[in-house]
Amino acid sequence: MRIGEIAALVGVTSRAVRHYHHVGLLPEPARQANGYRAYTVRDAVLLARIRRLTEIGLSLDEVRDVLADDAGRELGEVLAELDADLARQEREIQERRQVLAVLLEAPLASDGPLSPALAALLDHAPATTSPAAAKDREHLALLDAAGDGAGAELFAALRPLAEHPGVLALYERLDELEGAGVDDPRIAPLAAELVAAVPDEVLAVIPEGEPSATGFGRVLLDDYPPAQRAVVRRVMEELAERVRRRGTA
Amino acid sequence: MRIGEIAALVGVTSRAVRHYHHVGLLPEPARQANGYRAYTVRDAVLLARIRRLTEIGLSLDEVRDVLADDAGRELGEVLAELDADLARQEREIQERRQVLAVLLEAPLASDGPLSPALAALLDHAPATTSPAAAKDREHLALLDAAGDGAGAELFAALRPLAEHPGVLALYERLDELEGAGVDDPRIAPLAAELVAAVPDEVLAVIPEGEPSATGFGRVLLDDYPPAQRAVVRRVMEELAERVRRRGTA
DNA sequence: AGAAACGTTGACGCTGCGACAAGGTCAAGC
DNA sequence: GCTTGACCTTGTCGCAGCGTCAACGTTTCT
Repeated sequence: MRIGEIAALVGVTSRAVRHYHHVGLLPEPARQANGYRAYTVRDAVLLARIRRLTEIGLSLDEVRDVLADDAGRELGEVLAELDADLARQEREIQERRQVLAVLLEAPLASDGPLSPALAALLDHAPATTSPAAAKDREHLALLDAAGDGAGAELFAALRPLAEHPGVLALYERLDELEGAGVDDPRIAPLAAELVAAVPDEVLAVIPEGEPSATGFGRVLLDDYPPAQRAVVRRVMEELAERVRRRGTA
Repeated sequence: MRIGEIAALVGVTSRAVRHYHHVGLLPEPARQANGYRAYTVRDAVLLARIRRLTEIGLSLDEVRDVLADDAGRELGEVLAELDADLARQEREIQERRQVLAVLLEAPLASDGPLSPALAALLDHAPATTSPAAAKDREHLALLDAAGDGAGAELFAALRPLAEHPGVLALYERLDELEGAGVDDPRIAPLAAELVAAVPDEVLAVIPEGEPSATGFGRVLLDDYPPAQRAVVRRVMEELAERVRRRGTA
């Protein structure tokens, strides 16, 4: 038999057969005078075993192991392990499909999929074109994806703020500070009102520590022009102070 | 932010971030004087979107597509497609686990896993150390894995032959011909008796056509020494003749 | 005799990074 | 000032299991 024949007989490609030779799964057969590989039935039987094993889902390394010690013992071991692996994969797929089902259900925000907690929050926030509000949403989305699952409670706690009737006005006042200087007189009162608007529940989920020390706090500040940054910094500092008082109370 | 910071913030590795630059998913940010990449919050937001999308299971190409037209339309499309793909994978895994369950149930023959049909046949065949019988089993295993599912009916049809009380004696007579010449007088009668022992059901599942013309027939013959080969060839020819008569009857 | 259909070796491609190598940069401690 | 350690830089190989050229020789059909 030549390579194409044995491949067709067993039901694999010639390329696969050569690959098996290359990785040492199937011994190279003798050659004919013209250099073609000359296969015997024994090769075909071996190749067929390889095919059955790979079809079941064994890796080539595992196939090699199983063929090596031809006691049937190892095979059962490998198969059990494989089944456990498949079971794990099946669970993973099911979990991912669960996530997908939730995402397909939701109205799909334009800036990508969000966690259900954040989606619920944004769903209750008023529609607006305020740049500051947009920036805020980006920051929340960033926190959402930041990995640590700490966002969910925060988003729930922010719900009253989103529904606060005066929140839009506050955003607009922040917008007005875009080109202002750091000594603008509107900074202090706006910061104070923002702090006052933050629900008490939020304080409970803010971890203690200097906010600007964590990468996240510094990074958020860098995203604002000077006057707005001054406002946000004041708010962060004030909230941190209240968190500290919470800790000592 | 430097690369390690943005990576930690979003929850990926620095290597992954560089990879996203390399494949054009994330634009290269400006550099600091020392050559370090200087990331902004906007980069972090984008990176976070990428992370969410890849976590869901999108390939980097799909992520690129979704980010490209930032209408939410494409996203839903891709997600639906992804879900369909996952559903397909889930079915495949379940099917493979079914197969595995059957295999783990069975006693696991030493020469690898067999189809249930062949396993049943061998289970009913008598135990023997005859080389000819062993060869026969190898050939059946080869046919089993040959891809075309035509083996199952044949194995079922061979069941009476396996249980035939005289089958062992026939195998032993074939063994005795191992070193004999092609003109040995025992060839003709053995071939005749073998043909007579083949159940009629087998004829029904043999495809019409010259057996030595198909790769399989030629290959089987090559596996025998001369005298045995003569026997097997006679049997094959005789069976083919009976198949032809079946076709015209 | 030419074309089609085989065979040969060799090398790159695919996915999503991980893991080196061989450096340069920066902050802290001695 | 010097070392140490933790960062950063670019570039390359590796992974699984072959598919897919490339560039060429062989066999076979017409």
